[in-house]
Amino acid sequence: MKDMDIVEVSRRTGVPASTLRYYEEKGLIASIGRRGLRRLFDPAILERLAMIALGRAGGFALDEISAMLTPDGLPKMDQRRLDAKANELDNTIRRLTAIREALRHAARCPAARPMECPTFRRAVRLAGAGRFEVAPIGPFKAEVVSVTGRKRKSGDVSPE
Amino acid sequence: MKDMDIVEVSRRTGVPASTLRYYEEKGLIASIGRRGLRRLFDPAILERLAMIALGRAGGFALDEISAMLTPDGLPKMDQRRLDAKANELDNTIRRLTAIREALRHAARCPAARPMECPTFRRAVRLAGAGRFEVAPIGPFKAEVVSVTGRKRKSGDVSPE
DNA sequence: CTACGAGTTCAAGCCGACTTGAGGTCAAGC
DNA sequence: GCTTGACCTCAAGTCGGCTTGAACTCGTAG
Repeated sequence: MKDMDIVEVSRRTGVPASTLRYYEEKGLIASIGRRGLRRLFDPAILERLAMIALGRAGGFALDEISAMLTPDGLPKMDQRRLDAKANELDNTIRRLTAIREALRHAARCPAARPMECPTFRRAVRLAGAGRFEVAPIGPFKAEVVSVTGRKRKSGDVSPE
Repeated sequence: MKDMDIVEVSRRTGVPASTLRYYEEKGLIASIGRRGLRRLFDPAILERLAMIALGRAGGFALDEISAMLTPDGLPKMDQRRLDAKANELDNTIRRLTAIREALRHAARCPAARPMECPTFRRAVRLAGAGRFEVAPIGPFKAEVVSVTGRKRKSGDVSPE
């Protein structure tokens, strides 16, 4: 297939030309020449953009993505790193799942104060927001107890 | 329990005082008075902050979160809206799951060009990246854990 | 050959969620 | 009563990922 100019790439991928230029500037993609001023791309750019989109959809930063892709367009990086990324996502997914359950539950749980509901509290905890552990509360106003005042600053990783 | 000043809230939740002030400014939380200049909060603030953290962990914008919480701290919003949010998360989760699979697969699939591998392509497609549409996930990235903690280098992705 | 339109460059702007810095104020300790 | 130091306010800065605007340059139609 013939080279594609930036407009065609944009049209076929939905990625705005400004974004393509930006990606090029960042080194995520490379044009293979110009026609006049106009950038030309190898059709393989489409795959590469798909990879980038994949990474973006996965919540990865552009820098991370470029670290995952070889300049040649192949997504090879060492297996350990890919697995690490997959595990990150795994944690995220678990958290989101808990939150989803919390929302679904909140939608129909009749408890006046959701924090009184064990299901909800569990979701909060799983969500990683559980550092504000709220004690099972009695008849009165919620009494909050036992929160470790510890501030986390290191890159600790998701709950369990 | 007695009112807590901002420092105590911060200590017990890990949320920086600057963030608490910011949240107050945005109307997400409210202080109930001052001691000198120092803000005082009702202990229920802890629950409210937990809710906010939950929302943030779910990828919701602060504005959305404040729309979900009544001024009184209860998370009530209509069931439809909560369900809608849950469904949003569901989609996100599905996408992320596909991406995770793609990563895991890429880690060990020997195909020179991953796009030639049906498994990978399927993941790309499911991820929504096949149409090159980069669907944003929440404002945290995969590795962000410290929802309420110190600022990580979270590459926020704009909300939809 | 010239005008035009669509691309190009570079710098600046935007958005969300905060953080940081300068300068102000106040309760508490001596 | 005065100092101190912790919080206060307000404005500005940061970061990622782009977008936008002004000024410019070509290839192409006429």
